[in-house]
Amino acid sequence: MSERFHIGGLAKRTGRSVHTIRWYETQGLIPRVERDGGGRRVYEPDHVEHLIFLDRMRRTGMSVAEMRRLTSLGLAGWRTLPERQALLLALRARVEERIHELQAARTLIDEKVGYYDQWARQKKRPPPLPAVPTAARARAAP
Amino acid sequence: MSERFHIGGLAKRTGRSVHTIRWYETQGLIPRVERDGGGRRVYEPDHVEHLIFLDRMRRTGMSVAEMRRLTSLGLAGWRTLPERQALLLALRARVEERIHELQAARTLIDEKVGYYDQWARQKKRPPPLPAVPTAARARAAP
DNA sequence: CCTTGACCTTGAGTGCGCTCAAGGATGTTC
DNA sequence: GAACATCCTTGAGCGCACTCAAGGTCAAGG
Repeated sequence: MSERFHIGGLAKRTGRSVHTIRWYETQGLIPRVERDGGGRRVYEPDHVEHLIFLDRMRRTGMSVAEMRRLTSLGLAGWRTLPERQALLLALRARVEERIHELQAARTLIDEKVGYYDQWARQKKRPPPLPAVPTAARARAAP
Repeated sequence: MSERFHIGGLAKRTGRSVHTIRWYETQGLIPRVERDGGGRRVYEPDHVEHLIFLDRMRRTGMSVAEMRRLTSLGLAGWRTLPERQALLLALRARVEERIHELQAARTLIDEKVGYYDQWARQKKRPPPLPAVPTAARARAAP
């Protein structure tokens, strides 16, 4: 059970389109793709892992350029482990920041919805909200 | 102190470029922009509020189309308050989902970094990580 | 006056990440 | 042996959200 498959199989296994997979390859995001007798691309389970991982990173804010870097570092073996870690940790910092930003936005949305509630009940526009969410103000000037 | 200003002033106050502000206007994101004798746009503090709010929503995943909808609903008065709330609550749900996704990604990054650590210490590649972060697996199959 | 700087309009260009079209080859199934 | 799915390459096109270039108008300061 060597478990090798063509591009359609990879597409099915990873949820990406065959177009996207070929495009990823031109972008240097998929290493070591072999061909069969007829010139078709042949993949194995490692490729599935790699693509799923890249996809999760991409949806998390990693650019194609960074995915390319990560992929090529992967090809270069264990000596590049520190750089791969650094790349991931930089992404982690961005993720952390983004989570905070989204949490602040959620607070702002809640305040705006509450403001609209008040407006609807009073049938008159209440005094404007401050532009910055309550929590941020509390943190900034306690 | 009527506090009115031209487009440069609005740009300074909101951190957007004058290009972007004019483009936003063509997209229907800035209502009721008056002109002075010379044809210049004249803004007031309400516009600053509006733009800052839109900007926070945009960075949170709201599209230009949704911002346009919100803006035009705002022009139509209190009768549209329920629809404005619905729009914001839909965005809130997306934000919530995105936060969870980012938190899962953070876990995955941590696992990958830990995996690289192990690899570096052993100088030999450990058995592969599962593609799904630990926390998600724990939730899915307890 | 005349220069300087902020403003105007129209329309084109950019960067990212795909997505698809055209035209053709291969391989499996009946 | 013919139909059909799947694959191939090259190159163009798209959607989003800007961003800028060209060529001008207008108003305040020196």
